[in-house]
Amino acid sequence: MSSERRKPYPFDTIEPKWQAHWDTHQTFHVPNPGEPTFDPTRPKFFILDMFPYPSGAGLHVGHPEGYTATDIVARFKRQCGFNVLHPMGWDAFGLPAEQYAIKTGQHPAVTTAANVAHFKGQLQRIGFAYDWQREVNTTDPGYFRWTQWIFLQLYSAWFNADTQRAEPISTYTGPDPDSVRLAYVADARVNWCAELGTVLANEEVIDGKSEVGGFPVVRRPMRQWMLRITAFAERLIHGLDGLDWPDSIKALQRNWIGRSEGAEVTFTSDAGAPITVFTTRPDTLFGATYLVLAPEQFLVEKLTTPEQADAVRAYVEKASRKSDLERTDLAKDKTGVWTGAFATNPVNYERVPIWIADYVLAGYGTGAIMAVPAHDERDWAFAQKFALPIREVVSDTPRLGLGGGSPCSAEPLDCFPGEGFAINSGPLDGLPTSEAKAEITRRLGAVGAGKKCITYKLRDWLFSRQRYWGEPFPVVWEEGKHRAIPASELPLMPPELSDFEPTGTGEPPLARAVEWLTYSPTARRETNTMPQWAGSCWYYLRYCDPSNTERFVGKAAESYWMGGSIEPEQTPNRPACHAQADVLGMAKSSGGVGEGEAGAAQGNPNSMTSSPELMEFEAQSPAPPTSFSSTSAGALSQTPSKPGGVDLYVGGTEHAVLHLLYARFWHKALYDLGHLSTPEPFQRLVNQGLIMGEDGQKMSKSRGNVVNPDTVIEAYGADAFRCYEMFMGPLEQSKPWSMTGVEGVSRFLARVWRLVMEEQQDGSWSLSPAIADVEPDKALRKVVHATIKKVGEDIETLSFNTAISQMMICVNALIPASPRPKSAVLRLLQVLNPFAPHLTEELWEKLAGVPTTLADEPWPAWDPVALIEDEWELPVQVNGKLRDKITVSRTADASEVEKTALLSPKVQEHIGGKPVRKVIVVPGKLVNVVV
RNA sequence: GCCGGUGUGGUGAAAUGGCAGACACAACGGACUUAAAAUCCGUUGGCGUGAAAACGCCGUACGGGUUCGAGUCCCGUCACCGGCACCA
Repeated sequence: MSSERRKPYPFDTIEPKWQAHWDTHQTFHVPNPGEPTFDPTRPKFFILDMFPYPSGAGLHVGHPEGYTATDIVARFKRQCGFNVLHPMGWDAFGLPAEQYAIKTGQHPAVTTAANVAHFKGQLQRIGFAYDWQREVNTTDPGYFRWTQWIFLQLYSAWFNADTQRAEPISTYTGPDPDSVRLAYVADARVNWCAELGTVLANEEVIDGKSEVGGFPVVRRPMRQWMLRITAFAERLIHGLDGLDWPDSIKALQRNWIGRSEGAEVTFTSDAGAPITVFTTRPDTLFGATYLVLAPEQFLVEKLTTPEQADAVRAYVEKASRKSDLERTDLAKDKTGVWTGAFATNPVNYERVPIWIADYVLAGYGTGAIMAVPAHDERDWAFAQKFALPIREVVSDTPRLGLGGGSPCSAEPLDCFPGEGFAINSGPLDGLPTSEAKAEITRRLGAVGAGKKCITYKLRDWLFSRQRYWGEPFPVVWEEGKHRAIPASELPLMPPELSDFEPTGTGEPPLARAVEWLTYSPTARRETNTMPQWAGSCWYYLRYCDPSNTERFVGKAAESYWMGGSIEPEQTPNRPACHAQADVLGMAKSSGGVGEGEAGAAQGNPNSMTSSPELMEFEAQSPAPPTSFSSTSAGALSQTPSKPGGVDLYVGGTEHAVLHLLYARFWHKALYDLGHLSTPEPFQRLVNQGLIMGEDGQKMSKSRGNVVNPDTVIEAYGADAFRCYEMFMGPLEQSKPWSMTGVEGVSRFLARVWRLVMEEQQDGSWSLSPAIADVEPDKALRKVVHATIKKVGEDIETLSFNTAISQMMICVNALIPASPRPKSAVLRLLQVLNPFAPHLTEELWEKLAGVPTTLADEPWPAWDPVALIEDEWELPVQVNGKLRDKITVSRTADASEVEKTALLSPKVQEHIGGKPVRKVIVVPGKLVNVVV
């Protein structure tokens, strides 16, 4: 007995046939401006997928969900007359290939090539309309040559705080260019993962473990390459406003960047050293009863008194041994130690003790805080534990006349972190919190003891990895100084190695390649490699011009595919208070990588301040364009008519603060340096939801609930696979897989097939005799045109599930028709084509009898007249409850409709003789009688 | 704790403030068949009345509100999912 299912229609022969056809005819190739077949009259549409990492496991059903959605849009837009750029490529540097290489000794390039071939085969089986001539691979020297080139752009640029723009390093007039480069070397307490043998970016560490593999991550001081993403913090937040992205992703990015407004306040220690703290509540300054420094804060050693030195040293030592996990997770119990020192509050000249505690983070703000236990939960807990004084300075109700600055003797019973009115605060008394903040900041400014300040949680991007399978840095070291190699030497190939294993010491494996290492008798190559994100930071640009050997992307190609109508990026033009420092303010110029020890923190990391006037201006409104370059009326409008960038980008949420933030950063830097025409890369972003296993659990090998697209395609065909992925539910929602659901969609496609084809005795198929060249009747015509309308609208809004529902309705209406009007069936095939391209091409060929490619046919128009009914069936409510339905002429006016409704016996029954107070008639919708 | 999202039949879901449950899945009944598969037709939110046609009541997490009318808008509560979390 054969276990093979009978195929509901011969998808197994027609799918390869049409895939070969599209390939031979290069149906989905789109030429660039300047090429002979380029049609400049068509508008462009750039539709992008997040390109996959070609793992050995192959595609899972989650990948093609987004890919199918974009494929439908791409095919649709093409049929609507757009030049559609819809490419695919491979994000192929990365750990798994390298770990596999370590296990097997096989070179990562070999396994990567095999995996790419496997992935590509799987994608092609699904029938995606990619322009394969534009395929990119991040490990291709012709590609990573330009990744290295972009690194050199960042290396050779700095961020000018006055212009708020990246500029060539040549415009920098300060003493030490190495201290301001966008790519710089710093000693920092970095995330070191021993298991992976490499350091990781903050974004790659989750709950103290590596995102990849879940291995423990510890802080360790190392000398590393950093990218100065913090310089762009303000613009990265500001730029989100104009983007058509899900609010959740915008919120995630805003949250990650973590902008907060407050003030810097400078206390003076008894020894004379100024101690600057950052606070978001300067209005509580009168309630500051002690200061706290982070254990790593640079002033700790200087401030500590000899009597307390042992205790402080022990505490700092202990804190440094704690992992991040221990410092945060177990941290509800506060610890700390007194330095023995005091500082003076600049507003009331009160002497307050200076403490050290690891609840204060060295990397944020100034690494020092003023503690206001009455109004901060953490300070409250610390003060309780160490019996420090607590003074109430904010009340939830105005208590005027209590003031005078005299400290309240009774300690409050509770911590009140909310806003209210200042009390016990001298000149601030009675002011609401927001006004008190402004007033105290103004007063501090006047005496030079403080100023308004903005800080960010975002840290600079740790950009080097101690791995083999990544882009080598185009940098050499000579006499302890780094310098770029000339762009003409790119691509810089990685050395051939037989041992890819991490050294375990933090020294990268590239250091084993002695010959490669030697650049000149006196210069050695940088041995770190770039992180996997490097290649994906700009791949969308390379798609525009993938084989260009002169430039990372040609100017004409870039401005066509990425261009909009160009407007200056609207960012507040305001200077930073002081130059951004690296993670711990320790970025000193070069030394050998890996040789350095963590120096003492200096300066004031991640802290930017602007003058009060500019801040007020910014708070009111975004800066208007400084000049109008255009004479058109559009220049008066604040929003660009066409923002440009990628028109639609679909992918998962997992890259919210990784790829999507990194790519925006590179894009802005390249934009500033004049290489790009738009300030933002991705105009519209959509996240597809997760596909769960049939058991409703997340798909995973260990649960055994993983669905492989190949087996689905084997049994039901690619078209059924595509349609099911879209029919499951809204694109953005998580939803469980269901094999019976696939079967249902497969039945639908088989019905479409049998609309046109009839099975013979011998099992072969021939054109159904029911098909005839007749006009559809009014009802059928209405369904067909409603379907054309709805499917087109639904594709625009990515509501693919309801588009398919509508086509099912259409098919259900066509099935019983005899004869079946050919024109109606052809329209159906056209609208179904983006969803089920193989089936519809085949039937189109059979039915049209001419050798055309359906994918090339224009999208059909719908006729509004066909949708108009002569009569309407209207529901009639009495007091909002449905009681009857009446049929009225489309042309009947409201009073006629009302009269008809009131004539209904059922309606009369429910009115029950009561006087009718009001009748609401919504034309074409309903009637509501109010009694 | 903070931010974002979600809550509708047995299941996936649909519904510009206007007939809740379209379209499917599953289930049940029927036709075709020697039989099965496939296909086609029908029933299917809950409770109640009725032989039946039909009719009534309830129903979109829960409690309020706005409205002629609320799944949809507003206020509050609960549950679940995702992110951040000693960020001063």
